[in-house]
Amino acid sequence: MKEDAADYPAKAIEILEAAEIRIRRGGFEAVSYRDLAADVGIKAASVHYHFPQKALLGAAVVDRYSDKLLATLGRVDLTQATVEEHLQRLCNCYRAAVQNDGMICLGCMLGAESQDLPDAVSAAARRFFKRLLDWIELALSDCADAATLAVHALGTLQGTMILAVTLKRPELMDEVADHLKRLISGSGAA
Amino acid sequence: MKEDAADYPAKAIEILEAAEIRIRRGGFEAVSYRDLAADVGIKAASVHYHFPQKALLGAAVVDRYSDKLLATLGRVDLTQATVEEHLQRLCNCYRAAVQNDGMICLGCMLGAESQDLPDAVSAAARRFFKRLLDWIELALSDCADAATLAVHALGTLQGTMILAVTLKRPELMDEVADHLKRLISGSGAA
DNA sequence: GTCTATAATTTGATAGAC
DNA sequence: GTCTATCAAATTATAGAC
Repeated sequence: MKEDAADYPAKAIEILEAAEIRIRRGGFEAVSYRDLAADVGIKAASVHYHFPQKALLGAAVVDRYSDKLLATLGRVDLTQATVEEHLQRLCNCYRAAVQNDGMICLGCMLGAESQDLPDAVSAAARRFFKRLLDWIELALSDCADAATLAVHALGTLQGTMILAVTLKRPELMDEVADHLKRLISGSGAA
Repeated sequence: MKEDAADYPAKAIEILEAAEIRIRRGGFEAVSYRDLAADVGIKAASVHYHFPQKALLGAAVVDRYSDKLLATLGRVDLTQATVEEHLQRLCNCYRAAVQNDGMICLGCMLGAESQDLPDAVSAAARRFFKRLLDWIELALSDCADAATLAVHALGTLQGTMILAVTLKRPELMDEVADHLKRLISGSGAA
């Protein structure tokens, strides 16, 4: 019954969630053990008990985020839902992040910084994008040129998140998502 | 003859260019005065002579980058070039950055981090996006829904840069740019 | 598990000589 | 303009008591 996802004690999960939020707001370098400790009500040295090194903490945050997002998206099943409905799920995740929480995607942030990150963290970011692109490509498998279309769709959502947050115009997510869906629909889907 | 762009002494320009590269690689927090000093062959205290505060240095880097990019794009003149040709100029800039230098756009990086940046820097990032979106919207002014299309186009390029750099697949820039141009052409351009 | 205490390093920034 | 010297603060990380 157990998945391959690591199961952490409650306090470690609090730390992972605090770290996720802080990374998504300011990037990996902007997160400190002291801040995380304050977030979860312990001292910095105690955070090191749960995650001895920052690079390992970062990688754990990404893997947990991957699992959560893929679980929210669900399994791709084109006999149960259309291409458009699958894509809508993805748009909904990112729209909610921007509009409710003012946050961009964790992978987007770490991808931007990836050239300067510890190897364990940039490798986790790469894994995240690969898993997500696989999901999108499968969801678009009825479309012509599904692989490129998947990159286009994910790139558009990631880049638009940055614009929406920077310009403080969360409605951009909806406008571009609508545009994107029209593109997909007109692009060879049965 | 003078533009409103500040003109800096030669060493200050060296610093600005070193800072631009470092920010684009690792983000604003990843840049230190000591590193910049080493880049340009002076000491950290001397960098403070040119740019007393890091936030002001950051804003200056962004404004200089804005001016450079807009100058490269040139004035929009739809009597001299088509919509597609104008858009191609923009794609070329970003493709070159990713494929030759392995770097994403400065605005993309700072936009991602914008929630945690000093106000002067996040404001500069916002200015950058507004100027660039104005240029794109003007270039697309013959298209239906030019404003949304401009956000879509810029978002797609920015997000794809992140994917291309993180996945170490620079060719993604070309593939998605082609896709994007087809979208624009089919989207109501005269 | 959490704490105090501390080490070793790095950071942004200033003062003042040259 | 650049330097040396220095500062105060913050950072990741460890040792050891409880």
